[in-house]
Amino acid sequence: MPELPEVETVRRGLEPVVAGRRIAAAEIRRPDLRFPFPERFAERLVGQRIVGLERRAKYLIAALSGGEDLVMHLGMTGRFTILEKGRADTPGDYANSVGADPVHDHVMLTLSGGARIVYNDPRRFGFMVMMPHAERSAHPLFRGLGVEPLGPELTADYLAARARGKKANLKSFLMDQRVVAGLGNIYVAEALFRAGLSPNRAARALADRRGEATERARKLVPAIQGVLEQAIAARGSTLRDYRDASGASGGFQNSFAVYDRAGETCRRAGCGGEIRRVVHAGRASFYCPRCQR
DNA sequence: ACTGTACCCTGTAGGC
DNA sequence: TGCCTACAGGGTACAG
Repeated sequence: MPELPEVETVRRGLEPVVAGRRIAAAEIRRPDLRFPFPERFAERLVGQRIVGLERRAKYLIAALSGGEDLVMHLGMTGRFTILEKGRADTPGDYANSVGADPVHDHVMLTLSGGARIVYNDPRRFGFMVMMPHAERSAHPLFRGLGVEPLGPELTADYLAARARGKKANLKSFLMDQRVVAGLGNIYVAEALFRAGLSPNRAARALADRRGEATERARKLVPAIQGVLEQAIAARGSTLRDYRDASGASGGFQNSFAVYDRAGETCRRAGCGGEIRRVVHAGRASFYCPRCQR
C-alpha cells in the first residue's frame, strides 16, 4: 500500500499526537506480523517517551527516550489510526466502537494524555523492530538503502553511476530500494511517464559510455521529485486500503497518468495512445507506448 | 553479479 | 448465490 508519499503523510499525521508523549500502555495482540515482534516488546515500550517521529525510505522511526528506535514498516496494508482521548478510553470501549477490527488490530499504544494509536494490518506484511539509535545506520534494514529521492543526493550523476552497464529495465532499477529508497509500483510508473521513458528500457540508458549522465537521467530526477512532491501534497494515493492517521483517503489517485489505467487513453493532449500493462519482476507496470520510449 | 520466480498473508473483484 | 482464480501501494529467499 504505502510508498513514500503515503508513509510521509502518516508520519505528519502521527507526529503531533505522539511527539513528547510517554507510552503509558502497550497491547500486543498477536506474536508476530511479518516477523515476530521484539522480545518483551510491550515491556520495553511502556514508560518510554517518544522523542520524535522520522521517516527514512518507507520506514517510520520513533526515537524513544531510552536510546532505542522503534522502526515500523507498513507493508502492503498496514495502517495507523489515532483515537483521540474520549473516543475510546479503554480497550473495552474501543472493541465496541465503530471501526474496531479485532481480527486485524494488532498493536494498540496508549499515550500519556489519553490518545491511543492502533496499528491494523490485514495481510501482515508490515513489521516492527527495535534497535539502538546509534546502530540504526549499520543495521541490515538500513545499511544498503539508497538515497532519499527528495534529498540532495538524488542527482542525474548518481543515477548514471548506479545504472552504468545495467541491462535490467528501468522499472526494476527504480523499484530497487538500494538505488532510490521509497519509490514503489505507483510512483515508478508515474515518474517514468513524466520523464518520457519506457519502463522496458535498459537502465544503462541513464549513462553514456563514459559513465556520464544522459539527458534521460537528467529528466528522470525532476520527474521523480515532482511526482512525489505532488503526491505528498495530495496526501498520498488510495487504491483500496490506504488511509492516513486520521482515517482519510489520499487524493493523488485522481491524478494518475498511467497507473492502473490499462486500456484507457493517454491523458497527454493530442497523444491518443492507449495505456499498456506489462509485467516486470512479477509486478504490473503501466505506460504509454507513444509518450514513453 | 545479475535476473526471474515463488512466497509470505488476507481480502476483494470478476468470470462462470 | 457460490466457487475459483487472479491480483493487490512490499520485500526477501532462492534457483538458474
